[in-house]
Amino acid sequence: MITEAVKMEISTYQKIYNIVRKIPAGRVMTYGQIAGIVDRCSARMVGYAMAALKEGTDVPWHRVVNSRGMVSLQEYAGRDLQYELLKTEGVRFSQNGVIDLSVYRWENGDP
DNA sequence: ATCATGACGTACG
DNA sequence: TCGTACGCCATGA
Repeated sequence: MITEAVKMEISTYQKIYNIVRKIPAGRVMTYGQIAGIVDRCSARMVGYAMAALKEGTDVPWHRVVNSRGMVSLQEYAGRDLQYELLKTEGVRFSQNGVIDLSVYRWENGDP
């Protein structure tokens, strides 16, 4: 029988992915924000979960940015792609390459 | 088991 | 504003 215990056994990674999947196009969430929603999860775990994603994933990883509203770190494979995808979805960047979080931040991942 | 690393965040000087 | 230090804890050597 399907029990609630089954749902409780979803891994932290799956919880993170589940939240990210709910971010609509043209919106973003921060690592710390997701970490705050998922119990016993730190921002690093969110970043690590993103790094563990594969190509064929259905998780919109590009909608996750750091607390400054920028694409994370200096360079990593897919950084430019992240900019492209966000621009395609209508997210506007300032001249500094920063996203205005007060406009584009998505406040809820698991209503 | 320990050590180093990491798509991060906050605190502090 | 910027750099450094530390917390966080999964993952791999």
